[in-house]
Amino acid sequence: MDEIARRAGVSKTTVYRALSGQGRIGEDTRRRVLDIAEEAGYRPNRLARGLRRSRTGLIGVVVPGIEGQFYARVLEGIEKALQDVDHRVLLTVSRGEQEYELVESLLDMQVDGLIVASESDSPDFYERLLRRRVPIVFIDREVPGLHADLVATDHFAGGVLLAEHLRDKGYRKPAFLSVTDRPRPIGSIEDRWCGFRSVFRNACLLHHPFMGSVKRLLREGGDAAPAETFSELCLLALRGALEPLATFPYDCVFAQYDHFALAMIHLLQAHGIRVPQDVGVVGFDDHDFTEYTEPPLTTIRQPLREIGLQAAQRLLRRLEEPDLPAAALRLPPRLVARRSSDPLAAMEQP
Amino acid sequence: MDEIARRAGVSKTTVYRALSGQGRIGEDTRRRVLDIAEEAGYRPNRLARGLRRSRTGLIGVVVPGIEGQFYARVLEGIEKALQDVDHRVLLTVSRGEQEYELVESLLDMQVDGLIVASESDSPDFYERLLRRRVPIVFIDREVPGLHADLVATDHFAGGVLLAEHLRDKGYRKPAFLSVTDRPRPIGSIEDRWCGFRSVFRNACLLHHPFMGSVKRLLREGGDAAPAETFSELCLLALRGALEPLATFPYDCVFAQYDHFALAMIHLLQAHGIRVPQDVGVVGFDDHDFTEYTEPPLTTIRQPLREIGLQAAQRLLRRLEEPDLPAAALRLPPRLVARRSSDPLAAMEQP
DNA sequence: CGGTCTTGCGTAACCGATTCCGCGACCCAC
DNA sequence: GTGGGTCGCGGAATCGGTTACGCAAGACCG
Repeated sequence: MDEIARRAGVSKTTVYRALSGQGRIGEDTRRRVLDIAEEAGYRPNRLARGLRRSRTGLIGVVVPGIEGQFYARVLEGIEKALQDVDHRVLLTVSRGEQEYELVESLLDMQVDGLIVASESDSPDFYERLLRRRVPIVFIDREVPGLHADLVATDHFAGGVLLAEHLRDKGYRKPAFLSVTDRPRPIGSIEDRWCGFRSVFRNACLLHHPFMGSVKRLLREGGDAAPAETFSELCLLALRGALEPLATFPYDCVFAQYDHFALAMIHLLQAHGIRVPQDVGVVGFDDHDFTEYTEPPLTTIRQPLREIGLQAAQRLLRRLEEPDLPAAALRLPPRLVARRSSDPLAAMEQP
Repeated sequence: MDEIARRAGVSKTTVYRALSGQGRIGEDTRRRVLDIAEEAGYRPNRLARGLRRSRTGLIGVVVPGIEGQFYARVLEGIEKALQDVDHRVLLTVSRGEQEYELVESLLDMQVDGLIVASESDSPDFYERLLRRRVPIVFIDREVPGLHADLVATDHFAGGVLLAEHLRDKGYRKPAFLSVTDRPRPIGSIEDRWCGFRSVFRNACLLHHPFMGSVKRLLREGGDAAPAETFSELCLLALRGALEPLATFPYDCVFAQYDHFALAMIHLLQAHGIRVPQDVGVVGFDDHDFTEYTEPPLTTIRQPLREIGLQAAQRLLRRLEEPDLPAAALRLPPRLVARRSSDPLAAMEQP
């Protein structure tokens, strides 16, 4: 900038005025400076600007992992919304430990705000976060008793949708397969459970903490693991928890993730139990390829990209008006009905 | 920092010496300053540091999209490797247009280096990029004639693996289904084709530009699209290009992405052609759930996370030694053999 | 024609960490 | 005892935009 100023024979301030379009400046001076800047290939240093203005245009994003399609899609939405207003995403993937340290490192970089999808359930984490008074929007996971912005799927509605669907298809003895490794289900699963139960009063909760082992194996394994994908790991975990299956006492299962739903189907079929004729199975997420599985999987499609978009927009809004009251935005999910829960269709099509 | 200095009754320089551990400083002064800083909850401003040092610890990443699992996994690897050395990922998703503008915006933020997976095939883009003399590592896509670091799967080897596999399974009339929307296949697909042909001299290249329409639909659609997933779009595109199929003159097909492989299977089956008995189908990528499809899909697993890790490490190394000669790192893929290319196994298991 | 306002521009401080230079005190050795 | 070296520390410049303040010249008004 000094360079430009010298070449144009004016002061740095004047250069700034020309570049920013702010302040009073003579038309011919402005044009001359602009020409010289253009020719010199001048580009403003965003660090310096951020330092002075204490607005960087950086948004910190914390997600638990982007290998599954879930957060990847949300992230895509976030990035899109931010790119449209010339903001950038500073991405961190929290891998279990030291989540708060990650957040600190983002704040050190002077991010304007945070979008957080945390798997942490330490209240301490959230309290420290909010004490920082940084504009922040949570996604997906609702933290009970936390007064903060949230954008998520309406999981309750999802539970209702699936329950009604299963009921309409004639199922009567539903099981709700919760797979968390927490002492107590996380908010979203809890919501699904409530929605599910509001339709099926007799729903039974199968609660096994095997998600933990999957995640551990996943962390240790990665690409290097001998032939083990996430799907295979889910299968392994399920088998360990549910065997023997000879007497499966339910006629339908709501697995919380498509991965587990497919593992469940596999397991049932291996025991000669037909899906969907004997037992219907539904999942949640609508991953790629669930329409190509055998049988194709009934599931819930979450408005993932939309969650990202809304979260970003909410955050941007909060940057303008810091005193906006906190709000929770619950986006409606959609039922994707396929054969895994349709005994009639399965009869026709062998 | 001034604050700390005042409280400790020393100069800012001394505070810096205590905090950074550099320079000469008395043991007791050091301890005192550290205590005060701790108590005040002092955290260094990374912007200011970056401004002064012209090293920010930021790495710019440009990917064409993270909704598919491909770049998401690579990204996860990148983030992991960088997090380990306290660097951060500045993420941008290029959506067709103005890729170079995105890169410029990253440079404005003073990133230390770039990791780029570009879909662009304008040589101009790459030239401008290299003229900037920023440390840069390309991933996945090889740009012919470009002298720069590259980390990618060994696509040639992948082509060989699949060809040998198909040959061993008894197939003799192979088709190579290229789906690009380019006038000429991109480097990676080209490599696979060469590898494939080095085994199957009589392989036939089916080249249709329908990937373009899929991407366009995808961009327009997003979550909002009426019931259309990426998979469904692929199916649509394929159908348009290959119908009528009554006389499919090949006995096996190498589709370039799992999505298209499954769409192909669907299409074949809809015409009464059995997979794998009449026609074998193999894909590339090993997405989640390809083991649950009917039939389970034979495919190639790319070392995605490893690509990310290696790319990040390569970049970090180049930051230390800017004059390192450019190199291409090709990571070996792995064959995942399943039923979609195994007529014998299919005989046994109806 | 004096006073007030507007225009166009420059000076200097500032954001917060880093770094160059150098000074006084002290130690050691020749 | 004096020259050379080390130790512990401070002053001030610097990175590159941004902003508060002010000044001189001309416009405009009564």
